Amino acid sequence: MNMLGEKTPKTARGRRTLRKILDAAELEFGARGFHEASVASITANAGVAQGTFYIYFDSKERLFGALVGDLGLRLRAYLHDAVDGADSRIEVERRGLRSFIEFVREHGNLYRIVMECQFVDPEAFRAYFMDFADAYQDGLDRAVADGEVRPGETEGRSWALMGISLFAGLRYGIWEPGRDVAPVVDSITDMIDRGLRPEGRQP
Amino acid sequence: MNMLGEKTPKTARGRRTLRKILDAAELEFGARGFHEASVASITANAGVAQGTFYIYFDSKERLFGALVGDLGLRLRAYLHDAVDGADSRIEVERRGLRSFIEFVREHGNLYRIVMECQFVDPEAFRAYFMDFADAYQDGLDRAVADGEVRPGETEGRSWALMGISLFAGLRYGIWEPGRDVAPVVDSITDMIDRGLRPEGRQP
DNA sequence: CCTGAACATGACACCTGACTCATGTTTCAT
DNA sequence: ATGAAACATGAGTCAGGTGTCATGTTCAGG
Repeated sequence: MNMLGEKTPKTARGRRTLRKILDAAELEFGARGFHEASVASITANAGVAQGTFYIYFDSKERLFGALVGDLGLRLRAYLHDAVDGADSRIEVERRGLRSFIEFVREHGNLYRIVMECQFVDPEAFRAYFMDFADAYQDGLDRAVADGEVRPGETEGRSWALMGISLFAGLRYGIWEPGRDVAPVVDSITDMIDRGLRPEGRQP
Repeated sequence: MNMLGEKTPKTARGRRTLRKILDAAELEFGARGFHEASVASITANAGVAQGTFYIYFDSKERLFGALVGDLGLRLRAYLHDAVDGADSRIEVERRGLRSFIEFVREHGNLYRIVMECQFVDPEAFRAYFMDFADAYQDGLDRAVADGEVRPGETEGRSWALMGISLFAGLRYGIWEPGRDVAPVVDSITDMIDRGLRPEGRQP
């Protein structure tokens, strides 16, 4: 068992099989939610036998936790790319918010899986966000050091900013995926900009 | 069936029984989550027979949806009281945020039930937040009209502000309920204040 | 090529828990 | 008082699902 909660395969065949299970699980969990999804259906879609599942995971719950870890890495990579090259902190916020909504639109099932994890494997969920928040806070602290953000408590700010993205993702990514988000992103980014920028500084 | 999804009782006895079921369900769902909770356990704790449950609800899912409706009303009442008498919009935001964290600390199971509803009865969840957001936006629009908030798009702002409270509730209400939230509330409120206040206005 | 370890199979044992129903009791308007 | 509607019972039905296991097959190093 590795840190993702699955048994690490030792052969190429094993790695292929594990991947097939993870991919099928992502679809199944995303579409039907944790308790509607069944191991039988996941293995059927993956094209393997039921028993094979238990070579790689101890239980359905463990698979779910492993998926959350996997998806977390993918989301972070996506956001990292999206934000790369931004020339100011506020540009980081703007791109981060927009990209997150885009990510949710393209991968709604990943969003749902991560959120549902709160009720399936609360510890994995907590670890995921605590980790994410640390990274966020580091970024904010650096921006403070660079004089781009007004000094002050940054932990609470980080959680507030994550909450904004998460909820905007729900509203405009899941519930109204067709809507043009540019005005909303501008409006929210403007609010964040004014909320964070140093005293007496104009855009 | 009324709008809450339960059959409205026609006698005093019926109303008492329904209340007992709702109360027991709140405890059970809050403590164990939707799929760990069982109708058998809820009815046992309520002191009624299993079959009685189905006089009032079509299914376990429907009960869950009904609870969310019920709890929504209680949260709104709580926040309304907490915010009553605030003499400025920013004071409304400050008290709202602080009270929400307090509410989550005192009624963690209600918070969990509402959030889990997203995966049990998505339509009830959506209705709940769309409704809440409308009220929030009305409040913001009024503040704009009163010159307390900078004019601009208010729908996205509302969702951003709700997201902040929700996430702060998770972080400081559920995960670290012992923490003194005053500094965090001040920090976040300050950010919101600067984010919303009219051009060139000082606190 | 050979052999042990890794991987795969799928029928099935076993259990949980939602929901039903035939029967009985309470309420309350008339 | 009385009867019809409302409410209550709880043992039993049944579907659906997780996890097991005895038996095969494939892989990789020697």
